[in-house]
Amino acid sequence: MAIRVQPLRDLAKIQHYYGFRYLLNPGVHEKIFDKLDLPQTYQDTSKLKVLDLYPGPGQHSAIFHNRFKPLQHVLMDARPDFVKHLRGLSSTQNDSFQLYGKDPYEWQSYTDLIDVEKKFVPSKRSLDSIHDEFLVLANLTGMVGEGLFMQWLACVGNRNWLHRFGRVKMLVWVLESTAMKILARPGDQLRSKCSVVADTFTDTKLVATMETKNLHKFGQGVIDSHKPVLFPENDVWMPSGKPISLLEVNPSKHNIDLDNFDYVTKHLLILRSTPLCEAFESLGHGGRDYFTTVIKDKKFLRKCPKELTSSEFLMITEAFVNWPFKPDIYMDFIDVFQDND
Amino acid sequence: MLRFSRSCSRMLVSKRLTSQLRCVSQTAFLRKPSGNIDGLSGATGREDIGFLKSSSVSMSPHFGPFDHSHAVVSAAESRDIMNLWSLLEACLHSGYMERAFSILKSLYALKSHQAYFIDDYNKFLMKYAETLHDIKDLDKKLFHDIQETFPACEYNDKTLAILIHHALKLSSSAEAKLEHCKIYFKMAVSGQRSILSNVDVLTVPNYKSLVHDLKLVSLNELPAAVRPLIESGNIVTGEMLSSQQSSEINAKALSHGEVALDRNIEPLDKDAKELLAVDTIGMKVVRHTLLGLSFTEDQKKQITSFNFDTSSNLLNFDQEKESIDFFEMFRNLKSEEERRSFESALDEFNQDRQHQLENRATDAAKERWRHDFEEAKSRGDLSIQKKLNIKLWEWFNLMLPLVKEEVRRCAAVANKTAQDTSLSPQEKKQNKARQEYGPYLTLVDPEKMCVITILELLKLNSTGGIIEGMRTARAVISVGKAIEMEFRAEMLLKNESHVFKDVNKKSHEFKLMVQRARATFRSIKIEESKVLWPQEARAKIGSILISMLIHVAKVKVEGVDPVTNEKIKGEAPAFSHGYQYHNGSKLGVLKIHRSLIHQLNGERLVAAVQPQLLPMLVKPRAWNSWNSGGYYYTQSTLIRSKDSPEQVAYLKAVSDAGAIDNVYRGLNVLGETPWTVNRKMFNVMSQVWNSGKPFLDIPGIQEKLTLTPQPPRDADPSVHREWKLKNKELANEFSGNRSARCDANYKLEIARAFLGEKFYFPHNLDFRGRAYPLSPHFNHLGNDMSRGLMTFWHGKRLGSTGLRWLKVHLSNLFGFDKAPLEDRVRFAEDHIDDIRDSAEHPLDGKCWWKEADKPWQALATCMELNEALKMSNPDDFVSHQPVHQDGTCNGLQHYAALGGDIEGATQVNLVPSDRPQDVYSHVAKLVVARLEKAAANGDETAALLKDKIKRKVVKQTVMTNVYGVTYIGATHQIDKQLSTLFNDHKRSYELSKYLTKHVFASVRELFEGAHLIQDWLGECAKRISKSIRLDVDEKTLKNGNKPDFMSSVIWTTPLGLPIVQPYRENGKKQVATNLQTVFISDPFAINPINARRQKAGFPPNFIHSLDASHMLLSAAKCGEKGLDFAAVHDSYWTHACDVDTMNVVLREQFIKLHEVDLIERLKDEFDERYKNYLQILKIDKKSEVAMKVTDLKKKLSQKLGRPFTLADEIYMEKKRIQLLSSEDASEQAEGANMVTTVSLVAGAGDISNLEKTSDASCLVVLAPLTLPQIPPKGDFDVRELEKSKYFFS
DNA sequence: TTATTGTCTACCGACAATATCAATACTTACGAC
DNA sequence: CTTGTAAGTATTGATATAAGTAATAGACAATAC
Repeated sequence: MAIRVQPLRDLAKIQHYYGFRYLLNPGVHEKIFDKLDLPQTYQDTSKLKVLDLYPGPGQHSAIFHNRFKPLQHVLMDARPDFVKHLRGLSSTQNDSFQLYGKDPYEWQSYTDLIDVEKKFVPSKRSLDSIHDEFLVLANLTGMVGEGLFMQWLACVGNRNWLHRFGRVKMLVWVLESTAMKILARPGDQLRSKCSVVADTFTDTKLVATMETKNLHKFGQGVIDSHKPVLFPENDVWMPSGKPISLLEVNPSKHNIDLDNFDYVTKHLLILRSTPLCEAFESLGHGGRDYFTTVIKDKKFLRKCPKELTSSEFLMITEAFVNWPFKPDIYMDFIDVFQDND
Repeated sequence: MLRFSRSCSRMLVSKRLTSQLRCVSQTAFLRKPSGNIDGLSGATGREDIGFLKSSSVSMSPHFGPFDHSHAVVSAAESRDIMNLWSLLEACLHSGYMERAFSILKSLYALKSHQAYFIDDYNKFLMKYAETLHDIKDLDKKLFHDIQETFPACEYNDKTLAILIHHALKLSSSAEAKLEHCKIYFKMAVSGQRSILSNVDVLTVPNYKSLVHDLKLVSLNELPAAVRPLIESGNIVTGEMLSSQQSSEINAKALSHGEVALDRNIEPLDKDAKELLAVDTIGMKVVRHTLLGLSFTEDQKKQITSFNFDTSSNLLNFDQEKESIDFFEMFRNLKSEEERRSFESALDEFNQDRQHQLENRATDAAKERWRHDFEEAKSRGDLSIQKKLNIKLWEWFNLMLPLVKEEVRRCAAVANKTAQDTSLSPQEKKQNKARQEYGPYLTLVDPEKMCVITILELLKLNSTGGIIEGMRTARAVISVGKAIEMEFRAEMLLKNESHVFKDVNKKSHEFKLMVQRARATFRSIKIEESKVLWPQEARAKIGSILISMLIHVAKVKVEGVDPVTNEKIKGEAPAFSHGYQYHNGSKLGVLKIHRSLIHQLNGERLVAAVQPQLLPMLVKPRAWNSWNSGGYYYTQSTLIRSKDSPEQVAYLKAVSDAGAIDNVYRGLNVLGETPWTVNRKMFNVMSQVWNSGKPFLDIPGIQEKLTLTPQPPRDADPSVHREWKLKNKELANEFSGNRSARCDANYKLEIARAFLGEKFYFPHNLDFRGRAYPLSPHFNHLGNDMSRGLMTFWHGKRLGSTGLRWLKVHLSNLFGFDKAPLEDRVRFAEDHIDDIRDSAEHPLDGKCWWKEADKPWQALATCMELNEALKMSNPDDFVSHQPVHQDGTCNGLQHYAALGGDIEGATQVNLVPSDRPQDVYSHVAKLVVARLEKAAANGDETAALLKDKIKRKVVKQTVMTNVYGVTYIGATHQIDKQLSTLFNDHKRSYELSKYLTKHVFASVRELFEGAHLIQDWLGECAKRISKSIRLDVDEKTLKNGNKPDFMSSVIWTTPLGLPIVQPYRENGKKQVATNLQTVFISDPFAINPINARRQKAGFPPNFIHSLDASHMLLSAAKCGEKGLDFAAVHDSYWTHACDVDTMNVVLREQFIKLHEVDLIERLKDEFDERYKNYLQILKIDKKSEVAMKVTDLKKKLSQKLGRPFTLADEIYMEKKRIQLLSSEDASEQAEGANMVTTVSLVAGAGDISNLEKTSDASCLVVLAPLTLPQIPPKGDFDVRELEKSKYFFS
């Protein structure tokens, strides 16, 4: 039984959007799904389990549900106005479309759902291919969305959280600015640790993005090669706010120690425009000497961190791990000022 | 204070004459400056402890921190001046005369600076003259400069002094000297005496020559301090004494011989008990300075005259075994007479040691390293400590050539000897940078700079929240500052030796006179140095030096090859520059290599306690101006200004007007209280310390930080998070412990260095007038341990009241301080056995003292009491123990006095009572009452809480209530207490929220009047900080309708200290240095104010300014009465026998303070100070005034052809006020006729009834600033206090 | 010009974000008249 | 000699950085509309 797809003007009646923005044009959603070609990954969508995080007004969810008729589709949202709205949407409908009213921000919500209450139990899949029975949808266009997304990426790297079940595809709405950061290529202005991490642990594509005059700020050839669906600002609610984009995140197969990689990229990218041979010194006592001995390629040493590819960072990380005098990467924090009574 | 510019005709006259007489001296006929208008005349007659005079100064029309009549002008210009000054100073000292001259030109171009320009020129001239060989060249130069280059500049008497000095130096014949000097004296601006008063220019031989050889001046024209040096041929023989003073001294010296001791004083062995795990580089340095001074023959004679066996321990560097316990000696002297003469001898001896202490510490450190290094070379026994010193010595030697080379290059750039053409672009850039920092880098001896850099970095280990390192920003600035400090001390010394260079100081008596003269000289010199290096320059040279150290400093390291699992040895830089993130912001970090940390023995190095800032061996220099007082070679300012030029400007103004003498008086009393280390306490503490175990508040030694094992990678993110939090907690605890241990270490080390010494704490004020000792780490403001470690140098016989007070004191220290005095006395008497046991077996007895609230001080008091009680008549015991009298919630006491709350005043003991009141318990009682009432009405929460309310729960909140704690903040505090009772976090927080409401209500109920005052103060602060001043630069108004608010809350304390709240927006900017850019505030930027902080800070700051005044008044009075006095804000200390006297003084002074209606006076002051300021109001659009204003705006808008903005309104009003205050009658009339939006509103009278809040129907108008009505005062009369014995107890 | 969104939350002593790049302001060089 | 333009350089301003938000509630400032 199909879920009711409400038009924008109805959904606009929801009081609070909590600073999130949602694409609310069914046509565009359909276009996006056309482009995504999900059946290629999920040959049998009747076995598909979908976890839908921050579904908000639920238009996206409804369209998805109607189109793919998954085995189970859990909407996780705890924001009162949306919960009220979604409850109306899910209760009258078939029982594969369920609302789970806990806060998707809390890790605990997931353990409750999956391990404690066992209301949604995905299967475990090997790392050889993208998980074919589990899909995550999410909207992270809110205030802390970017931070949460970065943590999710770290989870991809650590293979914990939802990613303990395998290489789980995620379709995530984020702010355009976040998308730009994530998709920045080596040498780009915006090249930063998160894009390196995204490169390393995932294959991420820009599926759709709002039409703005900033499109050119996406990294080299992102628009050309990803050919995102473009939609106008009118299709988005709330009417004001920052532009948004949809990312398709495909975790890749890897076996990398995140902590060391994290340390190396973090520190090198502080000096993003400093030639490596100098930037290495900031990795620890005697870093320059060590790395310039280990890495012979003079030309490489003249490159600067923002120009490096993911695999080059991996190479440096490996060297770092083998450094006898490497610093303690777990001491790399600031001891916040403690107030005494 | 303006000097009239020269007239044209005089110019011609002088030119004509010049041509005739050029042969003698060109400068002779430079125009004579016309007299200058002297400072503001004093205030009116009636008795004034400072307020009247001071406030009239700081509000006089001639004064304004943004005003052109004072040195501080517009922000930009004053910054320019300061930068140029410091650069000028630097260039002069580095000998870059050409550059210096061009800086002079820039200074000359600054209009606001003109009146002061001659001072700068004089500095230049003085240096320039040194390069010359003929006095005529100097003449020529001066003539040319003043006639041509700086025509608006006029010479002064100092200029003449410089000429005279050089005339005497350069002229070959006596005739030539005479001729020149004669002319120069004739040119005097304010007389011969004025010329001669420049003791920093003229040397002693100069004076001598002027008096004796040339007979140009008579003896009594000389400055008093110099006179004795010149008299009767002292210079020649140094032995003949003629003055009254010297014969007195002579008598004293003789009397020394007669002093006999009935008991041998054992020389003590300061190093016998090496403190365990204490790294002593730094303090060894200090000790060497203290001990390692060899006595002069005279001193030796003197000391031996006391029958002490000192001939064998002329202490020096290698022989650091023994020293003298001056305190023990002093204590055992029998007669008053003996003690007096002993003290005077000691004081004199200490003059020299103080000098050494402030000046020689860096050298001493270096020598220590070298010494250990050489010792190791010859012997090879290497303690860890010595190994470190050897390492440091190596670094020093590696670093030195680099520094030297850099200095050379800087010099080359400055002298333009480095050719630009052949350089790479990079080198060019470097040279450009050198041009900026070069002048500063070349001032201090490279060796010293190396030592300072090394010491600073080691000292900063583990600061700023970095576990094995420090923040780069802090490091570079610290090094820069240390260099600057060194430079200042050196400069002072150099100047001093220049002036006194040919003085023969053979005899002891003569030396005394020289000392006296020197002191005068130094005061002048320090007052004169108003220059500080710009923060930027500090950071730059700091970074240069640090990067050089990073480059050379290496340590041996061991590691395991992760591939082969083999142990590998290697070498790595000891310091490494990197970054860390904190909340997404980068932070520059200098990390110290772990292997070096281990060598530091897990403790922060006690290396470089700013040797300049230790307790003083002699009485601090008395405060007599805003920047003169305290240490002898180190400049400190009267108030610790928070980078606020405004504060300084106000302070300067009242200081120059001599309006804050009462502040100085009080402060000087604090500084003149001599202290010594309590040896017995020191012994107990060092024993505890050496065990390395935790004891009371000293944490145990913790070798290194061990983090918990990492959870598996695929564990839930929440597990990872827990792990990270746990680690942070561990790290926090670790560094907390380490810094606590380190702090204790500092204290013990300093105490050890000062064992047996007599020392003083020079004091300073924070911006509200509260006093703090200048020396960090070890002072009486410190924790229980610090306080337990020190005691008064002077002893006083207890007498019966003294004994009683000592007992009360002990009881207080145990926290038993809420009972009547008799009960407290009984408390002590009931524990006589415990006291004896604690005193005699502090560590191996019952340890009763450890149960005290303040255990260390309790122990000290036990010991004191025990000694007293051992005597047949305890009243005869001579006690050194300070006894404290604390105000019961001092802030509330002042509030109660201001608000006239009878109930409140009773609760804080302003009203006589037979037992002391305890506010906290009382509030707790009130809260319980409320809860019970609520519970009776069926409130479950109340029922749950009602029997959980103890004094402790509400104490912090009641206390912080005075500081304006918010509802949420108080909830946190209460939650901290409640969460120990309830396990459930959420629940306890809910309860806390609930409880907080009741606590707030109770406090408000109890101190109704006080709260009204608090609110009133807050409201005033808010209005002031959101007012618009008309006298600022127009450019701040340029952004249309949102002018920046620029006025901070300023008031004058009863003592006359002007207080400027420094809260402004953060004006920090990035500054590039060698290592990284650092984020520092520009001290001259005048930023928009932070209204929130102004408002929140004013009530507590005002109260603090009152309690500070009370303290200083009491100090001065106690000083007058001959008491030894110390204070910790609201805790006043004196000898046990003097407590009663002190208490009377405290009450007297409190009454004196509050007899005036301070709030009313404050309002008057505000009304005067902020008159003509404007405020933004919202009034009813439909009111008559509003309509008029709208009309006017419309009209003006049409006229302008654009919207009439707020800025326009302000500008217009400014015009009007200018016209009104004009001296020209027609202009005045024009102003009176002018109609502005403000005049319309002002004309409408009271418009408070028209004010609307956020209604749509309101109009924003500018109105004259008005302050709310003062709340009604309660009926409490402060004079009742006179008989309240528990006021302070 | 009004709604909403974001910030901050107790005083003082006290102690601190930085790299990079685009855009603007400012200077210099050089050429032409 | 003046002044124009271009090019180059110094200064200023904006932006990203990391990556749990523990928890409250009300005032006030800033920003967007």
